Amino acid sequence: MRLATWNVNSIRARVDRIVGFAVNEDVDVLAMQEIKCKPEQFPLEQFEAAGYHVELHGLNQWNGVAIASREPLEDVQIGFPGMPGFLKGHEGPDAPREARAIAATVGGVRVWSLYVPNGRSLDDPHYVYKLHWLQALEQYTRDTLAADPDLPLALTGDFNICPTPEDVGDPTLVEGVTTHVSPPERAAFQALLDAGLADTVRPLVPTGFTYWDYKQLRFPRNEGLRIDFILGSRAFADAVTAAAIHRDQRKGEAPSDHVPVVVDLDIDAGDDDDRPMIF
DNA sequence: ATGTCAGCACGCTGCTGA
Repeated sequence: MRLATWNVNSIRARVDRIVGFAVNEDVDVLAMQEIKCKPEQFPLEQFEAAGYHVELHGLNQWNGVAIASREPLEDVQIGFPGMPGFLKGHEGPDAPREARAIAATVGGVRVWSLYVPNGRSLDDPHYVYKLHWLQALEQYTRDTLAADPDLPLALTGDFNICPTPEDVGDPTLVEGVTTHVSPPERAAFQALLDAGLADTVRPLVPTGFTYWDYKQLRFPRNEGLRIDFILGSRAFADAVTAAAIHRDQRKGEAPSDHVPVVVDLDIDAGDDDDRPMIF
């Protein structure tokens, strides 16, 4: 099974590029973030014509997450237990929850498409919201793996955190001054790993960014960030055989500011082309 | 140069969010 995650920054603005990538790269499951549309606005037909089922969660022009899959998507879940909401500076479990998390099971793998809140600035209510959101995600992960330690669980998406200094190529991001690199954010990311997840891409692709700001010639200067991840439980991580960051998807006409991150899994997703039959 | 995008309100421009 080939699994990819991609913050597409509007599905409607670049659906041809996205479906084309999925087909050309033989992607079985594509988790998307920032689809920026409601369900009735999602270009379903183009995915279906290419052989994909789609499950999505979109409330308005902001955020929005989706999962496309060649095999049917089972046990679809919108948001995770404890996920905080946010509205006009009011944050908490009683505030409306934004469209930032969707999960489905494909080929026995529990896949989450996650769009972690940006945080905006260290003194903004969105920053506290981001940390609470990550804390709830950690708790969900701990509870889920405590109930089923052998579950192949993948948390994929845009985490809006640079876990290490090597993940920061944009000089405007400075520890103590901006989000994405602050010790509490990095601690929140580490807490996800401590909850039983591993970065499944870094061991196979040790360097490289997944995002470059549209402004300031960030891409030509290669002043990017690594903020998009595929985190996997032990059962998931053990099945990963290859990984890639598709830097070329930042090039050309109307790119997203993020590029796809891909892993190959030695788990049967219904394909019959790479698994010997033993009788 | 706060230097680019996307979507929305409506709208031919200005706002919000990233």
